[in-house]
Amino acid sequence: MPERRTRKPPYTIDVVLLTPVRGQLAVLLCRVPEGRDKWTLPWEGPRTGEALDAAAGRITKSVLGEDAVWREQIGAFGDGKRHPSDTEISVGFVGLVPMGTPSPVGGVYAWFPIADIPQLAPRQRQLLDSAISMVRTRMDQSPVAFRLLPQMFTLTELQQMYEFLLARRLHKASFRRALHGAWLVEPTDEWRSEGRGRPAQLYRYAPRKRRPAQRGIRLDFMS
Amino acid sequence: MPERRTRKPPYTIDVVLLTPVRGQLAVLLCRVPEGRDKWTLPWEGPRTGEALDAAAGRITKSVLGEDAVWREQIGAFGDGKRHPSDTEISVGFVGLVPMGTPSPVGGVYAWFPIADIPQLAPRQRQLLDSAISMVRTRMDQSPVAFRLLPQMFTLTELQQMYEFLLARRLHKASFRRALHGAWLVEPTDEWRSEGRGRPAQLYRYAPRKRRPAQRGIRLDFMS
DNA sequence: CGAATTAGTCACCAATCGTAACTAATGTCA
DNA sequence: TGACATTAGTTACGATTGGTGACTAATTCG
Repeated sequence: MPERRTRKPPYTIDVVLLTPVRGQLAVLLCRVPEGRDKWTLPWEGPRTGEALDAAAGRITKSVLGEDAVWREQIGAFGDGKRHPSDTEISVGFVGLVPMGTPSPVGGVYAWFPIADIPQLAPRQRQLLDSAISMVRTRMDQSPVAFRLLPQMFTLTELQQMYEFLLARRLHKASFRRALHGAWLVEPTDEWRSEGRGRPAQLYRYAPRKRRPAQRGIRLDFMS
Repeated sequence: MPERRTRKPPYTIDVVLLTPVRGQLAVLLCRVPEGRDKWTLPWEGPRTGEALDAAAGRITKSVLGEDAVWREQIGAFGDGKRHPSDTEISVGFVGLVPMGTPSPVGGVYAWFPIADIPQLAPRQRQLLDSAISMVRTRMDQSPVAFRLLPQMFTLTELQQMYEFLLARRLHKASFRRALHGAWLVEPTDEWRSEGRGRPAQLYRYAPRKRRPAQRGIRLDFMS
């Protein structure tokens, strides 16, 4: 996106990349070349014949060197709100990046905690808000939290990741019951001693069966 | 969409309009002028300065004379699949239309039951599938079913609408318990006698309080 | 009248949830 | 070494919610 094209693209692809940084969700922003404290989400125009999802992956790789571990389209945003490009619409994507991923050097990119975002173009601000709420709602339908952890992890680490992403405290016993009920994890025979206290067993992500479709208003189907 | 533009638009807005027809969900399609049995979703290019959602409303009105009673964006579709236009992407919308809405005369438009859809361009086929699954998943988060009924309705009618949209049978007692628990409806003092059997009380849609956020894996929050 | 039909409720049991209290295994420090 | 703090993991139990059949209620039809 710092690279400017000679012709205005028909639309842009904007990517919201999120990662945990010091106990907070953080988003990757890029310094706008013109203007001193102006920031933007990573974005680019499409290439011909390229799928939308592939374009989002390409942009992520060009910015971080690696693709995100999970990605989903948020939707198309337009509605007359301003954007760094002059295009009428942008297609937004959210991506999650494992914790500890370094932001590229050069002072052009930086991670901003979501509680402390600098001013963005209105369309991008709207896009970012949708991205965060999409991650939260996808949390229990899609194994998002696992993607941010190493292959093996303790259940306490997993719970902390859930708490982190949901921004809510969870009950230990209930969390484990729900987890085992969903058949998402499998214990290994390794244990990790983390300073003081009893060592924790390590688990790996190993989904066993489809978990039942989630219900909102809780309608009861016939048998 | 039958009207052709002189210049190719940067993208299209495609609208999936759904309504109940004879016990089935049906989608509105438009006959392609060229080609004898080719059909397409209603679509058009954007107008400058027009919000995406407004454009979807405009297209709906231009096709049916009325706007949909509920509408939501599905997302942007591209991924190299073919589309009646030559554009690289389309922004899809789903809309629900009250039952009994006549399809416009002229033989250009027709309602097709979703079990029996003629061949569509691949991108539109994908869009239609997403539209149907979006309606189903939004059912219990958003009061969709009420929009397809008259202002006053019996609980049996409401249950049938849910069963219809979800394509599943529901249990009467549980349905009513869930409904009352969600504080979505309010009884009126009118009754309707529908031939044989006890008359049914009429209800109206009157949401009282926010129903709690739906949970999928059922994590238990701390108090 | 009684049978059929549709509306609406109740009651019971099973499953799940929310929570506190418990056991277990380690490190720390007197 | 032994008491204690600390973290992991389990158990148990009352409360709530869910699934279901059977019940009562009000009407039409013959």
